[in-house]
Amino acid sequence: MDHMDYSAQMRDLGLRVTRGRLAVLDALESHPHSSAERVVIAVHQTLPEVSIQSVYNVLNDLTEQGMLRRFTPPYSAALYETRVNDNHHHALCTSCGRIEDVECAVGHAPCLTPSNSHGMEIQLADVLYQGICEDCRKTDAA
Amino acid sequence: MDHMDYSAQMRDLGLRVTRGRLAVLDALESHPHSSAERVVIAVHQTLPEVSIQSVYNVLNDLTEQGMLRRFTPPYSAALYETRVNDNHHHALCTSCGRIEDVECAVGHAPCLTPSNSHGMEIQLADVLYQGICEDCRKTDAA
DNA sequence: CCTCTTAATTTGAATCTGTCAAGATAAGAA
DNA sequence: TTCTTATCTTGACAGATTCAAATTAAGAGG
Repeated sequence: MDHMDYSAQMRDLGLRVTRGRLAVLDALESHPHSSAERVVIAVHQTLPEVSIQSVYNVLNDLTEQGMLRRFTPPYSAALYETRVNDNHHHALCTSCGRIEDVECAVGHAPCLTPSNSHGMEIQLADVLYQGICEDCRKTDAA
Repeated sequence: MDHMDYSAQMRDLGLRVTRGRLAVLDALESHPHSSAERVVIAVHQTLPEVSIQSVYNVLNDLTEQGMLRRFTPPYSAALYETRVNDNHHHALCTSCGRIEDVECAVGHAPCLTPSNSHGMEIQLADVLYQGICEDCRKTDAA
Protein backbone atom coordinates (compact mmCIF):
# COMPACT_ATOMS: atom_id res chain seq x y z
CA MET A 1 0.00 0.00 0.00
CA ASP A 2 1.65 3.25 -1.06
CA HIS A 3 0.83 6.93 -0.70
CA MET A 4 -1.42 7.01 -3.72
CA ASP A 5 -3.55 4.19 -2.42
CA TYR A 6 -3.77 5.69 1.04
CA SER A 7 -4.61 9.10 -0.39
CA ALA A 8 -7.35 7.70 -2.58
CA GLN A 9 -8.75 5.76 0.35
CA MET A 10 -8.81 8.84 2.55
CA ARG A 11 -10.54 10.90 -0.12
CA ASP A 12 -13.09 8.16 -0.55
CA LEU A 13 -13.76 8.35 3.15
CA GLY A 14 -14.15 12.12 2.97
CA LEU A 15 -10.92 12.73 4.85
CA ARG A 16 -8.38 15.30 3.80
CA VAL A 17 -4.99 14.01 2.78
CA THR A 18 -2.33 15.56 4.98
CA ARG A 19 1.37 15.02 5.47
CA GLY A 20 0.78 13.99 9.05
CA ARG A 21 -1.67 11.28 8.10
CA LEU A 22 0.56 9.89 5.40
CA ALA A 23 3.51 9.94 7.78
CA VAL A 24 1.56 8.00 10.42
CA LEU A 25 0.51 5.43 7.83
CA ASP A 26 4.12 5.14 6.62
CA ALA A 27 5.36 4.73 10.16
CA LEU A 28 2.91 1.93 10.87
CA GLU A 29 3.62 0.32 7.52
CA SER A 30 7.28 -0.07 8.42
CA HIS A 31 6.75 -0.53 12.16
CA PRO A 32 3.59 -2.52 12.72
CA HIS A 33 2.26 -2.96 16.28
CA SER A 34 3.53 0.44 17.34
CA SER A 35 2.28 2.48 20.26
CA ALA A 36 1.33 6.13 19.81
CA GLU A 37 4.68 7.06 21.33
CA ARG A 38 6.61 4.94 18.83
CA VAL A 39 4.59 6.36 15.98
CA VAL A 40 5.50 9.84 17.14
CA ILE A 41 9.18 8.90 17.15
CA ALA A 42 8.96 7.41 13.67
CA VAL A 43 6.96 10.33 12.27
CA HIS A 44 9.45 12.80 13.72
CA GLN A 45 12.26 11.22 11.68
CA THR A 46 10.81 12.84 8.60
CA LEU A 47 8.39 15.45 9.98
CA PRO A 48 9.72 16.79 13.30
CA GLU A 49 7.08 19.51 13.40
CA VAL A 50 4.10 17.18 13.78
CA SER A 51 2.67 17.45 17.29
CA ILE A 52 2.03 14.52 19.59
CA GLN A 53 -1.61 15.50 19.83
CA SER A 54 -1.88 15.36 16.08
CA VAL A 55 -0.55 11.81 16.02
CA TYR A 56 -3.22 10.86 18.54
CA ASN A 57 -5.84 12.55 16.41
CA VAL A 58 -4.70 10.75 13.30
CA LEU A 59 -4.55 7.39 15.03
CA ASN A 60 -8.06 7.85 16.38
CA ASP A 61 -9.52 9.19 13.14
CA LEU A 62 -8.00 6.52 10.92
CA THR A 63 -8.93 3.78 13.37
CA GLU A 64 -12.48 5.06 13.45
CA GLN A 65 -12.60 5.00 9.66
CA GLY A 66 -11.25 1.47 9.54
CA MET A 67 -7.91 2.35 7.96
CA LEU A 68 -6.05 1.32 11.10
CA ARG A 69 -6.60 -1.42 13.58
CA ARG A 70 -6.05 -0.86 17.26
CA PHE A 71 -5.53 -3.45 19.97
CA THR A 72 -4.34 -3.47 23.55
CA PRO A 73 -2.27 -6.35 24.90
CA PRO A 74 -2.27 -6.79 28.68
CA TYR A 75 -0.13 -4.21 30.51
CA SER A 76 0.49 -2.36 27.25
CA ALA A 77 -0.51 0.94 25.73
CA ALA A 78 -2.70 0.71 22.64
CA LEU A 79 -0.93 -0.59 19.54
CA TYR A 80 -1.78 0.18 15.93
CA GLU A 81 -1.28 -1.49 12.56
CA THR A 82 -2.22 -0.87 8.96
CA ARG A 83 -3.20 -4.45 8.31
CA VAL A 84 -6.98 -4.43 8.50
CA ASN A 85 -9.90 -6.43 7.20
CA ASP A 86 -8.15 -9.81 7.16
CA ASN A 87 -9.19 -10.62 10.72
CA HIS A 88 -5.69 -11.78 11.63
CA HIS A 89 -4.71 -12.41 15.23
CA HIS A 90 -1.64 -11.74 17.36
CA ALA A 91 0.84 -13.76 19.35
CA LEU A 92 2.48 -12.02 22.30
CA CYS A 93 5.68 -13.14 23.97
CA THR A 94 4.97 -12.60 27.65
CA SER A 95 8.68 -12.47 28.33
CA CYS A 96 9.91 -9.78 25.94
CA GLY A 97 6.66 -8.26 24.67
CA ARG A 98 7.35 -9.14 21.07
CA ILE A 99 4.27 -9.46 18.88
CA GLU A 100 3.80 -11.55 15.76
CA ASP A 101 0.90 -11.65 13.35
CA VAL A 102 -0.95 -14.92 13.18
CA GLU A 103 -3.04 -15.74 10.17
CA CYS A 104 -6.67 -16.41 10.81
CA ALA A 105 -7.63 -19.80 9.44
CA VAL A 106 -11.05 -18.50 8.48
CA GLY A 107 -9.93 -15.09 7.22
CA HIS A 108 -13.05 -13.15 8.10
CA ALA A 109 -14.90 -12.25 11.29
CA PRO A 110 -16.16 -13.88 13.38
CA CYS A 111 -13.87 -16.84 12.92
CA LEU A 112 -15.15 -18.47 16.10
CA THR A 113 -18.60 -18.76 17.58
CA PRO A 114 -19.18 -19.20 21.29
CA SER A 115 -21.15 -22.17 22.53
CA ASN A 116 -23.47 -19.89 24.49
CA SER A 117 -23.50 -16.27 23.45
CA HIS A 118 -25.96 -15.11 26.15
CA GLY A 119 -28.14 -13.53 23.49
CA MET A 120 -25.32 -11.52 22.01
CA GLU A 121 -24.98 -11.26 18.28
CA ILE A 122 -21.28 -11.98 17.87
CA GLN A 123 -19.56 -9.94 15.18
CA LEU A 124 -15.92 -10.56 15.94
CA ALA A 125 -13.68 -13.00 17.76
CA ASP A 126 -10.43 -11.40 18.82
CA VAL A 127 -7.74 -13.92 19.63
CA LEU A 128 -4.53 -13.11 21.46
CA TYR A 129 -2.11 -15.97 21.76
CA GLN A 130 0.38 -15.70 24.58
CA GLY A 131 3.58 -17.65 25.02
CA ILE A 132 7.36 -17.53 24.89
CA CYS A 133 9.18 -16.69 21.69
CA GLU A 134 12.14 -18.62 20.37
CA ASP A 135 14.74 -16.06 21.45
CA CYS A 136 13.43 -15.91 25.01
CA ARG A 137 13.34 -19.70 25.26
CA LYS A 138 17.03 -19.81 24.34
CA THR A 139 17.89 -17.06 26.79
CA ASP A 140 15.87 -18.59 29.61
CA ALA A 141 17.47 -21.96 29.09
CA ALA A 142 20.93 -20.49 29.58
CA MET B 1 -15.95 -19.93 47.28
CA ASP B 2 -16.38 -18.42 50.74
CA HIS B 3 -14.11 -16.66 53.20
CA MET B 4 -12.74 -19.87 54.66
CA ASP B 5 -11.69 -21.13 51.27
CA TYR B 6 -10.12 -17.84 50.28
CA SER B 7 -8.32 -17.61 53.62
CA ALA B 8 -6.93 -21.11 53.30
CA GLN B 9 -5.83 -20.40 49.77
CA MET B 10 -4.04 -17.23 50.79
CA ARG B 11 -2.28 -18.98 53.65
CA ASP B 12 -1.20 -21.73 51.30
CA LEU B 13 0.29 -19.08 49.09
CA GLY B 14 2.11 -17.53 52.03
CA LEU B 15 -0.10 -14.46 51.99
CA ARG B 16 -1.56 -12.92 55.13
CA VAL B 17 -5.32 -12.93 55.39
CA THR B 18 -6.55 -9.38 55.78
CA ARG B 19 -9.94 -7.71 55.80
CA GLY B 20 -9.04 -5.75 52.73
CA ARG B 21 -8.15 -8.81 50.71
CA LEU B 22 -11.30 -10.63 51.73
CA ALA B 23 -13.37 -7.56 50.92
CA VAL B 24 -11.84 -7.32 47.45
CA LEU B 25 -12.52 -11.00 46.82
CA ASP B 26 -16.10 -10.56 48.05
CA ALA B 27 -16.59 -7.54 45.84
CA LEU B 28 -15.39 -9.41 42.76
CA GLU B 29 -17.40 -12.47 43.69
CA SER B 30 -20.61 -10.44 43.59
CA HIS B 31 -19.51 -8.02 40.86
CA PRO B 32 -17.39 -9.90 38.35
CA HIS B 33 -15.59 -7.96 35.60
CA SER B 34 -15.09 -4.94 37.82
CA SER B 35 -12.51 -2.23 37.37
CA ALA B 36 -10.29 -1.17 40.25
CA GLU B 37 -12.53 1.85 40.73
CA ARG B 38 -15.66 -0.30 41.01
CA VAL B 39 -13.93 -2.62 43.41
CA VAL B 40 -13.07 0.37 45.58
CA ILE B 41 -16.71 1.44 45.59
CA ALA B 42 -17.91 -2.04 46.49
CA VAL B 43 -15.28 -2.50 49.20
CA HIS B 44 -16.16 0.87 50.72
CA GLN B 45 -19.74 -0.29 51.28
CA THR B 46 -18.49 -2.45 54.10
CA LEU B 47 -15.00 -1.11 54.81
CA PRO B 48 -14.88 2.62 54.07
CA GLU B 49 -11.43 2.95 55.59
CA VAL B 50 -9.64 0.84 52.98
CA SER B 51 -7.47 3.05 50.78
CA ILE B 52 -7.54 3.10 47.02
CA GLN B 53 -3.87 2.25 46.88
CA SER B 54 -4.55 -0.79 49.01
CA VAL B 55 -7.15 -2.04 46.57
CA TYR B 56 -4.61 -1.66 43.76
CA ASN B 57 -2.08 -3.58 45.86
CA VAL B 58 -4.52 -6.37 46.57
CA LEU B 59 -5.62 -6.64 42.95
CA ASN B 60 -2.01 -6.85 41.81
CA ASP B 61 -0.89 -9.27 44.50
CA LEU B 62 -3.81 -11.64 44.07
CA THR B 63 -3.57 -11.52 40.30
CA GLU B 64 0.13 -12.30 40.53
CA GLN B 65 -0.64 -15.27 42.76
CA GLY B 66 -3.29 -16.55 40.40
CA MET B 67 -6.25 -15.92 42.68
CA LEU B 68 -7.63 -13.27 40.37
CA ARG B 69 -7.72 -12.94 36.64
CA ARG B 70 -7.15 -9.64 34.95
CA PHE B 71 -8.09 -8.64 31.41
CA THR B 72 -8.36 -5.42 29.46
CA PRO B 73 -11.08 -4.95 26.86
CA PRO B 74 -10.47 -2.28 24.24
CA TYR B 75 -10.93 1.28 25.53
CA SER B 76 -11.39 -0.04 29.06
CA ALA B 77 -9.47 0.02 32.29
CA ALA B 78 -8.30 -3.36 33.54
CA LEU B 79 -11.07 -5.63 34.81
CA TYR B 80 -10.80 -8.36 37.42
CA GLU B 81 -12.68 -11.55 38.27
CA THR B 82 -12.39 -14.39 40.75
CA ARG B 83 -13.11 -17.06 38.20
CA VAL B 84 -9.70 -18.46 37.32
CA ASN B 85 -8.20 -21.66 35.98
CA ASP B 86 -11.12 -22.62 33.74
CA ASN B 87 -9.76 -20.71 30.76
CA HIS B 88 -13.13 -19.16 30.05
CA HIS B 89 -13.52 -16.33 27.57
CA HIS B 90 -15.50 -13.10 27.40
CA ALA B 91 -18.10 -11.54 25.17
CA LEU B 92 -18.20 -7.76 25.06
CA CYS B 93 -21.15 -5.70 23.87
CA THR B 94 -19.52 -2.92 21.88
CA SER B 95 -22.61 -0.81 22.33
CA CYS B 96 -23.12 -0.78 26.10
CA GLY B 97 -19.89 -2.34 27.35
CA ARG B 98 -21.61 -5.25 29.03
CA ILE B 99 -19.48 -8.35 29.46
CA GLU B 100 -20.58 -11.97 29.67
CA ASP B 101 -18.57 -15.05 30.45
CA VAL B 102 -18.30 -17.56 27.66
CA GLU B 103 -17.42 -21.15 28.42
CA CYS B 104 -14.32 -22.48 26.76
CA ALA B 105 -15.14 -25.57 24.80
CA VAL B 106 -11.78 -27.06 25.68
CA GLY B 107 -11.66 -25.89 29.28
CA HIS B 108 -7.91 -25.51 29.59
CA ALA B 109 -5.22 -23.38 27.94
CA PRO B 110 -4.31 -23.15 25.18
CA CYS B 111 -7.64 -24.03 23.65
CA LEU B 112 -6.52 -22.92 20.20
CA THR B 113 -3.27 -23.35 18.35
CA PRO B 114 -2.17 -20.95 15.62
CA SER B 115 -1.39 -22.29 12.18
CA ASN B 116 2.02 -20.61 12.22
CA SER B 117 3.30 -19.63 15.64
CA HIS B 118 6.53 -18.01 14.35
CA GLY B 119 8.56 -20.18 16.71
CA MET B 120 6.59 -19.14 19.76
CA GLU B 121 5.61 -21.73 22.30
CA ILE B 122 1.95 -20.87 22.79
CA GLN B 123 0.69 -21.23 26.35
CA LEU B 124 -2.62 -19.45 26.18
CA ALA B 125 -5.23 -18.34 23.68
CA ASP B 126 -7.25 -15.41 24.96
CA VAL B 127 -10.50 -14.96 23.09
CA LEU B 128 -12.63 -11.85 23.27
CA TYR B 129 -15.89 -12.03 21.40
CA GLN B 130 -17.39 -8.70 20.42
CA GLY B 131 -20.91 -8.01 19.33
CA ILE B 132 -24.25 -6.48 20.29
CA CYS B 133 -26.20 -7.76 23.26
CA GLU B 134 -29.90 -8.50 23.21
CA ASP B 135 -30.91 -5.33 25.06
CA CYS B 136 -28.95 -3.07 22.73
CA ARG B 137 -30.37 -4.79 19.67
CA LYS B 138 -33.87 -4.03 20.91
CA THR B 139 -32.98 -0.44 21.71
CA ASP B 140 -31.23 0.13 18.40
CA ALA B 141 -34.16 -1.29 16.48
CA ALA B 142 -36.50 1.26 18.06
C1' DC C 1 -5.00 30.83 -9.68
C1' DC C 2 -7.57 32.94 -5.76
C1' DT C 3 -10.93 32.76 -2.16
C1' DC C 4 -13.51 30.67 1.21
C1' DT C 5 -15.11 27.12 4.23
C1' DT C 6 -14.12 24.10 7.59
C1' DA C 7 -11.38 20.02 8.60
C1' DA C 8 -7.07 19.32 10.61
C1' DT C 9 -3.44 20.84 13.60
C1' DT C 10 -1.17 23.09 17.46
C1' DT C 11 -0.73 24.39 22.14
C1' DG C 12 -1.50 23.84 26.82
C1' DA C 13 -4.20 22.25 30.39
C1' DA C 14 -6.62 18.48 32.30
C1' DT C 15 -8.19 13.62 33.17
C1' DC C 16 -7.85 8.88 34.08
C1' DT C 17 -5.49 4.90 35.51
C1' DG C 18 -2.08 3.27 37.89
C1' DT C 19 2.78 3.22 40.29
C1' DC C 20 6.52 4.58 43.71
C1' DA C 21 8.26 5.40 48.26
C1' DA C 22 8.32 6.12 53.23
C1' DG C 23 6.37 5.64 57.45
C1' DA C 24 2.56 3.48 60.32
C1' DT C 25 -0.05 -0.62 61.34
C1' DA C 26 -1.34 -5.25 62.12
C1' DA C 27 -1.06 -10.62 60.92
C1' DG C 28 0.55 -14.44 62.81
C1' DA C 29 4.84 -17.12 64.23
C1' DA C 30 7.41 -18.01 68.43
C1' DT D 1 2.50 -11.41 74.73
C1' DT D 2 6.22 -10.12 71.87
C1' DC D 3 8.44 -9.54 67.66
C1' DT D 4 9.15 -9.64 62.77
C1' DT D 5 7.87 -8.07 58.58
C1' DA D 6 4.06 -8.18 55.30
C1' DT D 7 0.51 -5.12 54.50
C1' DC D 8 -1.64 -0.69 54.48
C1' DT D 9 -1.85 4.39 54.36
C1' DT D 10 -0.63 8.77 52.67
C1' DG D 11 0.91 11.70 49.32
C1' DA D 12 3.57 12.53 45.44
C1' DC D 13 4.21 11.20 40.84
C1' DA D 14 4.11 9.14 36.01
C1' DG D 15 2.25 7.45 31.58
C1' DA D 16 -1.29 7.41 28.29
C1' DT D 17 -4.74 9.81 26.44
C1' DT D 18 -8.38 13.42 25.99
C1' DC D 19 -10.45 18.18 25.95
C1' DA D 20 -10.83 22.89 24.32
C1' DA D 21 -9.64 27.11 22.00
C1' DA D 22 -7.06 29.36 18.66
C1' DT D 23 -4.39 28.75 14.33
C1' DT D 24 -3.40 26.69 9.91
C1' DA D 25 -4.08 24.59 5.61
C1' DA D 26 -6.79 21.08 2.27
C1' DG D 27 -9.38 21.33 -1.48
C1' DA D 28 -14.07 22.86 -3.46
C1' DG D 29 -15.94 26.57 -6.20
C1' DG D 30 -15.52 30.56 -8.83
